[in-house]
Amino acid sequence: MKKGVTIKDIALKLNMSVSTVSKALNNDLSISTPTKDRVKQLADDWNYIPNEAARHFKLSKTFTLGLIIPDMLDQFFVLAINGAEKIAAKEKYNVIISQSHEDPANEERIVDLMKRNRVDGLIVVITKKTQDMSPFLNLKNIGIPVVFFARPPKDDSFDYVTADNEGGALKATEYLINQGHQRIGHLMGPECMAVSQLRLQGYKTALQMNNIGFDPGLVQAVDLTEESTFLAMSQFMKMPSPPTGIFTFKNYISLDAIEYLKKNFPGMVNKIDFAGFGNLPLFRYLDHKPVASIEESSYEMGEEAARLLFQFIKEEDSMTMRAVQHIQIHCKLVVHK
Amino acid sequence: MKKGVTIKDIALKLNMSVSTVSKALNNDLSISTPTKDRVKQLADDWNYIPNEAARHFKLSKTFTLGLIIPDMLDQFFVLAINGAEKIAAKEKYNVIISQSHEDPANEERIVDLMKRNRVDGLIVVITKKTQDMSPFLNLKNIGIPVVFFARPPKDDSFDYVTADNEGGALKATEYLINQGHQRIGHLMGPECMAVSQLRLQGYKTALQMNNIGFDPGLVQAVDLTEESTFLAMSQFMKMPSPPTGIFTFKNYISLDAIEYLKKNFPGMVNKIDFAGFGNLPLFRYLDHKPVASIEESSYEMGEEAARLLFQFIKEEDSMTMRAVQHIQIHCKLVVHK
DNA sequence: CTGAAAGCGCTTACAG
DNA sequence: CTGAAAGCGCTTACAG
Repeated sequence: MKKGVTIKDIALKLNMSVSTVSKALNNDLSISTPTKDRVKQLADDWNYIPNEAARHFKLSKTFTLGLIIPDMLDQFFVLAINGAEKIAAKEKYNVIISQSHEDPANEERIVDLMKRNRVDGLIVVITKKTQDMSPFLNLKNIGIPVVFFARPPKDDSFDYVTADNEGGALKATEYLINQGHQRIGHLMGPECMAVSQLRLQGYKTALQMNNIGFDPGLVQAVDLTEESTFLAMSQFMKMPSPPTGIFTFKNYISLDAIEYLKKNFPGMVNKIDFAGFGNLPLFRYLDHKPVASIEESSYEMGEEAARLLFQFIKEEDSMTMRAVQHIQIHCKLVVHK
Repeated sequence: MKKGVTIKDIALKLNMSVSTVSKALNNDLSISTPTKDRVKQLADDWNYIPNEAARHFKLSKTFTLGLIIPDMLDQFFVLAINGAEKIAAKEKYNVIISQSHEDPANEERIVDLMKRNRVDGLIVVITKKTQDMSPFLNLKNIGIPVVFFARPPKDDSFDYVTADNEGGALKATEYLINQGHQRIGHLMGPECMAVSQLRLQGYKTALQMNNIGFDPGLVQAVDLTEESTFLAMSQFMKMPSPPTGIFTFKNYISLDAIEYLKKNFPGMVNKIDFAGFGNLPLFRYLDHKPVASIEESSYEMGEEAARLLFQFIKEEDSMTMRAVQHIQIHCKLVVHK
């Protein structure tokens, strides 16, 4: 039995055709109950394991979703994965996850791999550096729908699910204003990312709505590494009048910024308030954390992205044309402590 | 081209046989260079994407490793995944990851799924509750090698890679002793886990070697949830003479224990020292953390597990018998601050 | 160097 | 209700 028992073995033993066995195992209505029972009994006894590779091949469907994310050490993405998996499980779909590690070359390689493996659909968080969308372009042609997630591509012809970036940024900034801060800095994300621009815009709008002048010196772009955040913070701290409140693109940046203060301006740690995107599980262990987070509801976003993808997968079958969808998830402010 | 171009389409266009095209694409030595060039050129022009499902089916090999881990929010496992992926990539293998969420029922379902999908090998971290190893038993029979990881099963007939649990526990406990602690508690892992027993043993040995009597009241088992850690800590704090140093099964437990102190005995936070397994990336953000960690080198352990698995996969092909392997990874002590 | 043929394990119209 | 047959896209001995 090393070779694995097949449908044919069962058919032979029971003096049936393979078609009958196949149908019996798949609960086809045309098969009589006694036959079904006999087949299932033997399949059980012989420990029959269906060969999914054969099934996928035959059906040209893999019942598998591909997920491409930058990094699994970022809890935001893990929560999103869990959300997507939940929806996939409901539809009896598998999920395969791959990490791009923020490298567009990896990303391209992974997309190719997913294509070769004929996933039925793809959920993608592009890398922070992804500019060229061509790897994703021909996916539609070969019938693999893609939903982008969290980081919308610049090109609006793709479907995506994203947070209400501008609204969230506005809320976070306003919270800092309401806490009495007048000089509010912004550690913005990589300038090439669309999300960065949106969050910057929300920040500006908040200032404007509260009659605070915009000071370009109070905006520093970082690339999400610790070094670049340290550098940006050192620029702020060199100013004659450094910010007392800082809105960050992402709270991992807030954490790095706080580390910077701990090391270089320990007296300022409790003097500067941070607020940014992302309410992370690890916060509960921290003594020094952002005063507020924009809850991105990544689990729900993951669910939403998967739901949208399944909608496309199903439409794919029926070959109808459809409009591009951009879903925005509402963000709420969470105050810490 | 919606249907996807196949080898047959290419053969037709070039007036060749499918065998020739297949061999050309696979760089078979018997094919002439001009033929190879023509085939590859057209494959490129037509954007040919090999159907891996068909290949896997034909070759009865999926070039895929299955990884089953309890939870991706635990950075220990993520690092291990990354290590395993690195080795897999070298061998041109894919990795599919699934989370059991510490539920043996999920685990069984996932193993079944992996079997149906005919992964070439499996790396598994069993759940903390897994007692019944039967889901893993027939994997060998159907030719799917398994390597267990981090949490060795009780049954020694399985292959596994694990940390030097006893040695690590000894080191951590001795560090606390050398810091001057005489009353050293142990927050041990679930009693049903083999690792818990090994670490408990290391703790006992350290006490003995340093002539400190063993007090059963200083050992509390937790199930890795916050609640159970809080409960265990409250037991300790009720003692007439609570421990001043605590060796924990896992540093996530230390973090929960420190949270407990912050909430209920803020004066004790700096009075009680913790040391435990696991040096985690998130530590860098913490003000209150364990004084020392046992570095489990999870990335390297992941690599090692994958290496071992590939060894088995290759032997599988040659059908030779082999001895069970238990690999122990040396642990080093990392002092914080 | 190239090609004809068999076959991997399954599903699904179609016929009976 | 059951079965014979075709075929999903590929690879690989084998023959020439």
